[in-house]
Amino acid sequence: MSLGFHISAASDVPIFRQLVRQIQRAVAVGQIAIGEQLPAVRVLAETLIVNPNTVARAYQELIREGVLESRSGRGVFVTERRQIYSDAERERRLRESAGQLCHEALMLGADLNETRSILETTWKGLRNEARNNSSTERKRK
Amino acid sequence: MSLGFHISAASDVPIFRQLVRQIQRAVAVGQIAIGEQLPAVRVLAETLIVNPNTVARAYQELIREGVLESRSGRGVFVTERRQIYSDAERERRLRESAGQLCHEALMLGADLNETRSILETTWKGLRNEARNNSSTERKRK
Amino acid sequence: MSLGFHISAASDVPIFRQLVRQIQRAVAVGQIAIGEQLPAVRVLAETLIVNPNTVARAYQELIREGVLESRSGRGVFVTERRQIYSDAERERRLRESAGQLCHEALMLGADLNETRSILETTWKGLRNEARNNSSTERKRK
Amino acid sequence: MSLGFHISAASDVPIFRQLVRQIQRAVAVGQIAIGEQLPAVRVLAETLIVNPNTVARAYQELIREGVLESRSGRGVFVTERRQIYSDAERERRLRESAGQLCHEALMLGADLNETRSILETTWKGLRNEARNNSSTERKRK
DNA sequence: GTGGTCTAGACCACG
DNA sequence: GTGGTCTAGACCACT
Repeated sequence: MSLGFHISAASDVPIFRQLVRQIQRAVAVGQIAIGEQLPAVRVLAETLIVNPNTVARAYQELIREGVLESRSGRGVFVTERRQIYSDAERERRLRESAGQLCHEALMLGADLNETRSILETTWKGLRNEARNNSSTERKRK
Repeated sequence: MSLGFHISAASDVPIFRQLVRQIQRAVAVGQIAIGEQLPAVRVLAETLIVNPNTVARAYQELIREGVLESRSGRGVFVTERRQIYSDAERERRLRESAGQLCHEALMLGADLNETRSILETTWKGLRNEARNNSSTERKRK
Repeated sequence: MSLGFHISAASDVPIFRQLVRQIQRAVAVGQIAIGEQLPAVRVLAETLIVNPNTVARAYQELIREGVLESRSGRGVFVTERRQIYSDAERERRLRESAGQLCHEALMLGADLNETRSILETTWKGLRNEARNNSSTERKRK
Repeated sequence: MSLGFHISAASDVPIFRQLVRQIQRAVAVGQIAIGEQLPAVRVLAETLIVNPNTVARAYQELIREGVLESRSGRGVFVTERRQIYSDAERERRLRESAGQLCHEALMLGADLNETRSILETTWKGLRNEARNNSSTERKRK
């Protein structure tokens, strides 16, 4: 199974964090189902051509977050989806991210219209990316 | 006048970067007017209880960005606003920030409507902050 | 490969800035190819006999300019060339440099013809430098 | 006599150096004749609203360069024009300045045509500035 | 007094 | 091993 993960060596964001985000997203959009098993650390490390420690760290992080769980001796699995954050925390996080976008927009002299428009196109870009991945999955089966 | 800067040593975002953002914000919002002088490096370092080099680095960053200017032997001042980035670079940066917001929203199960709505309220919050500051200034006179 | 960097402690131009210019030049001229890794901060600091912080500062400056990029834990690399400045900013900077040349010419009693002629020969000197470097590369292969 | 000097407080180039350059230029274009006396330090300091030390330092610099001479008790005068630099030194300096302009142009992706064109317009800007000053002088007389 | 630069040495995150 | 950040303390140029 290709999960369509793609790590960019030419990025300043740490590899393990890129991986964390992509697994989070794959789970969120249902590309990896609840209960499904993830590739073994060494396998994924070889596929992505990264250090096994890096993959292990990403898995660790996600286990801590409750997205994955390790069943000893059998591997790492996607846990049942649960609401980790309270409504308040959820909103706090969204506001935090939105605040950063607003800050950047303010710095660059963008108005609300432009900012909203960029948000929308970026959003649609993400949805298409997700759709393409699932259709790839469908064809493979 | 206290500029109300507040740095958190516990945060994972570097002190000098926290300072950069707060100064950017203060300038954008009119809390520090164009042409106005910023606190001396050593003074600000003392009030924030950080190393003078750290403050100097934040000032440097903002000078390179064209937000501040250094007048030798006299201090650091707010410059007239100017657009230094190309359209391409500007869009690259906006997309980057928008992408992060989208990711966070996806992780938290928010849809486009909710995300856009949060963006809008956050945006208006910023605008009010600006308005309040200018009215504060007016009262002082 | 020695990159042939040379810093002069006696010069009134700061060490980190001397370094910035030489790296800019080396990249522009193709002496360091896109994607290539630069010497480690500590290594370059040792060979140039300067403080690692000074080298790091030069790298930082170039990262902000978009010439280099830092890949966490792995080193600093040359990025693909991109235009980050607006047309206005670009022209502002060119006029600034041109103004200095004109001033110097005026001081030395040179007329426009002589100045323009010197500009052209200097320019061609740079182009040859670039050409020679790429041919050196070709020979290596 | 207004010499048309203008110092910009909002510049990162030191005031005394701005003054040095403007006096150099005024002498070079004949706005101040050989043998003519310059304003007393205190007078010029008051006119420009700068520290007398700053003016004194500029005069000092120019005396060292041989542009001005101090006649004890009577003031500071423009010296007979003489060739300070050898031809070799003169060319070295021009090449140095031209090299800096070429470097900046290279960094900003400008070609020779654009660079030459900017040189020419900047040059003409300077000539006009000089002409306007002398005509002002003529009217005053 | 102002900022700018440099050194030295330390600690952290990443791979 | 890599770079990133921070502190401490020094010296310099400018006003």
